Amino acid sequence: MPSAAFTDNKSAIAALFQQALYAAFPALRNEANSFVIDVEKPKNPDHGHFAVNSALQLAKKLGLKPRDIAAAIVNALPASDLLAGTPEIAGPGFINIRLASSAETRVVAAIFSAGENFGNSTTGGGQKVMVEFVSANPTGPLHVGHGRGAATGDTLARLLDAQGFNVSREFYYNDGGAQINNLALSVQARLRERAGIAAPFPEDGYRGQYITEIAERYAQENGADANGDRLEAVQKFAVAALRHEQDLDLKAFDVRFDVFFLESSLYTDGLVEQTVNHLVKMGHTYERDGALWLKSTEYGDDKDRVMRKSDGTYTYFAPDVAYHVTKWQRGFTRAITELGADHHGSLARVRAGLQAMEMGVPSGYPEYVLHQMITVMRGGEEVKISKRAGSYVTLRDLIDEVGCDATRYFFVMRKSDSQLTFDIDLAKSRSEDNPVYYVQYAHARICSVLGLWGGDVATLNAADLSPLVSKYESDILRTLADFPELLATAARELSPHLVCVYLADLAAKLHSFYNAEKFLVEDEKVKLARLALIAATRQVLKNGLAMLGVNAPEKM
RNA sequence: GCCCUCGUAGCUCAGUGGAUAGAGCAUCCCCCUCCUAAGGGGAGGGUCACACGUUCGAUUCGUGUCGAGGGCGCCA
Repeated sequence: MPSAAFTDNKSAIAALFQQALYAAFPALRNEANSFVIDVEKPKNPDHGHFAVNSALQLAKKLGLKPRDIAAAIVNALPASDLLAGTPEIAGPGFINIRLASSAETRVVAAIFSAGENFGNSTTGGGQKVMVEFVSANPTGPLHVGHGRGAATGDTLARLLDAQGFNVSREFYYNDGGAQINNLALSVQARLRERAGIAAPFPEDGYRGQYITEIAERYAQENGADANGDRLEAVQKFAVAALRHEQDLDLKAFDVRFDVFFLESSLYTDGLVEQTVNHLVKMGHTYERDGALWLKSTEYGDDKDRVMRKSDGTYTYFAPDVAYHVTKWQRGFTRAITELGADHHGSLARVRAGLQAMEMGVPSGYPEYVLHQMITVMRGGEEVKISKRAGSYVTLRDLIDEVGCDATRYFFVMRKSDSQLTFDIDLAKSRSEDNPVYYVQYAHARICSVLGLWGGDVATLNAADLSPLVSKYESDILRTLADFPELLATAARELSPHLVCVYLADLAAKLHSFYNAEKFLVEDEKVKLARLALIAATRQVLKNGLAMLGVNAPEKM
């Protein structure tokens, strides 16, 4: 449900000024000269709720001084109950606009009526969009990089969903190829070791403890093949075991998927072959040195790519393209891929491959969000290994040690393109230093105050809000009013970290308010207005945390 | 070599075609007769890597240079 009731303040102001502009400068009415007023929100609160900089932009066109233009616009302004006083002309020619109290407090009523839907919109119009993320190979437990991908992708999906898109979450398994073979050989080697048969461990084998655990279970459940001679069966068992383990990790991280897509199905369904044949038919391939190449340079790739090696097997490129063809054919007119920065090269290739298919896929398909590497720190030192996985830190390690909420928040709070330092000590600390506790604490603190008051929160909906006039109250009102736009921006720019930035800001404003003045004043009218304000704030904190998949605790 | 990302306070990082570039940490000073001090207020700290362009206006956009990280080879 859209919460249009107060976001209209901005467009109403824009309409008002547009009208004034035309009245002051009728020449701008005709189309060749048309000029659209842009209303912006100044970052400095002293500059009012909104600002219009059109006078600066029009100075050259009109051949007048910016301040004179601004004055003419302000003079032509129709009367409106949205405004508190006459807008002020400032600096080189900005027009600073202050909202009337009644306009400013409308957001509270909007929050009460929309509740958990406050901030949502319908701009997506039900368009189908797929968010593909995690897509870890079933060769080991999920590591911290997958965790960052999981948190980022899941938050993106929640954001898009809240904007009215029809979102599907998908996990793509590379369940074939050399690495899976490698996995099977690694388990087999442990089985033989266990049976006392001398055999060298594969050169590039997986050495984590989990391989030994899988071998142990395989031996117990398949007594007849305790030596692991049936490699195919070993492989199937190992992949199933690891997929199961990854599922449990994702569950513990509160991340769910709608579809798990197996790479192997692309082969069994003949889609890899069909895709390659289609590219051959379209004339975008050639044979050289016994291999089949795609002329991907024709589509912006920096070199041509091999699709089928000289030994007749396909490179990963071919199924990757085939997979994305299915995304398009399944009706996903938007597709977003969340992946580690170390895989970004494959995206350019896939895009080129899709273009070569000539099936009407837009050139920017799929969109993507990259995440950079993570450094895990504990006690001032980098943590590099875990017991189970051997060479890397697992997602499970973090969830077990610092909890799901802190892990999710930390993974999303930085721009995903930035390298992230995950400080375990900080994530565990219960102090203002810890951003996730800071925000959750703000929520709990409101619950505590409302509990102390003891009244029915729903009745606050009817409170008279006119006493909300202090700087602190005004700061909070404005921030609350920004929430829908914040969500829209985060979704549009695929930037989940903006949600964290926003929540930290809102929490800080709330704490300032509490500490600046005696909060529970004697005056009943003021008290009720303030309680209504913090109840609304609580709802927004809760809605924001929900986007991150983080709990909003009532007590801490 | 080619491609991608990044370069903002001592540190970790936000942010923006506009007015005095922000937050937290760290340093220093201060604040509990309302709720959770798990908090708040204040001080200091900046050539927004550098140069040139576009613009009324550039930290933001473009080009180049320098620096950091990553990717790319019939690898997966």
